[in-house]
Amino acid sequence: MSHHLRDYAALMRARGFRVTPQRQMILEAIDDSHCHTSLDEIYERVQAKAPAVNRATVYRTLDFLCEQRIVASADIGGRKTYEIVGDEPHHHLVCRACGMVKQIDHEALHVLSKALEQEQEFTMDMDHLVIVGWCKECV
Amino acid sequence: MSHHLRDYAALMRARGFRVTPQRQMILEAIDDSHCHTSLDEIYERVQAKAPAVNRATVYRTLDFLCEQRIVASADIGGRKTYEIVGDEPHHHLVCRACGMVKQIDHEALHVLSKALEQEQEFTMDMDHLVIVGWCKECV
DNA sequence: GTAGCTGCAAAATTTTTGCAGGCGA
DNA sequence: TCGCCTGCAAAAATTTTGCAGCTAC
Repeated sequence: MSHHLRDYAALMRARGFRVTPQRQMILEAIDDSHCHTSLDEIYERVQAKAPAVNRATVYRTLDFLCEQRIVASADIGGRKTYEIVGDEPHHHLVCRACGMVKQIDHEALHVLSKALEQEQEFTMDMDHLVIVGWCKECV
Repeated sequence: MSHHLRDYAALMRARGFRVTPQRQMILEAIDDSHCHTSLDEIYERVQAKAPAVNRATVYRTLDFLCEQRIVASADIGGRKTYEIVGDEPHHHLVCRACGMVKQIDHEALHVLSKALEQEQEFTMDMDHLVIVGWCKECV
């Protein structure tokens, strides 16, 4: 288990929740897909290791992890995706044609953020903005 | 019926599709909510006028209108929403707390668009970017 | 030991589909 | 008239829930 996953286990315990094998496997499954993944992919990956794990558990665990802000969900092109919340806030570029997903750090959006703040009195979330468009291969 | 709705009727006919009362009512229902709306809201609004219209028809008609690029769908905070594609490309600010939705025109994102183009070789869609955050009332 | 968590199965909800009949062009 | 489109109902897919038993702590 990687360092930050161990940290999350400690965090859960500290908050008075249990660290079950299911929760660990689901966290690992999300972590394995280094970018982001869907409920189905998570379920399949967990199934491969532990066929007894129920789909309902995946639903409940993902809800739980989102509530705990350990995992974040976002809608990318109509599909609900999940990823582990890291230390680095970042955003996603998604190619409409090939489905490529690329992370960009939030510095790139600093100017936009400032502008919205001043012109619209709106504080944008610095996490999980999904920008849809066309990558260089698909233009 | 407003001008652009009449145009869409003509467009459908020109493309060889039929302009049925259901399609018109559904278009009107989307148009009535001047910003964007959900399938349920559309269904209810149509029901009020014509209780016989089936939910399946709403599903099929929305698919049809999206294919025809007359209507666009976007995921706003996990909810699938629909709106009529206008001449003006625009984006949405969505408040995480109160649900407020505000349109901003794409000029506001011009700088971002340029930057992504140059630094990431990525051409962002100039439509339906959803920016989640906090409005001035909810900060 | 005990309360939180899981597996299971059933229920609830959402979306899709096949088909016969209706109606727009 | 012709065949695209709709209503209906059933099926399929997705998500939620109740409950008994298990297990992390």
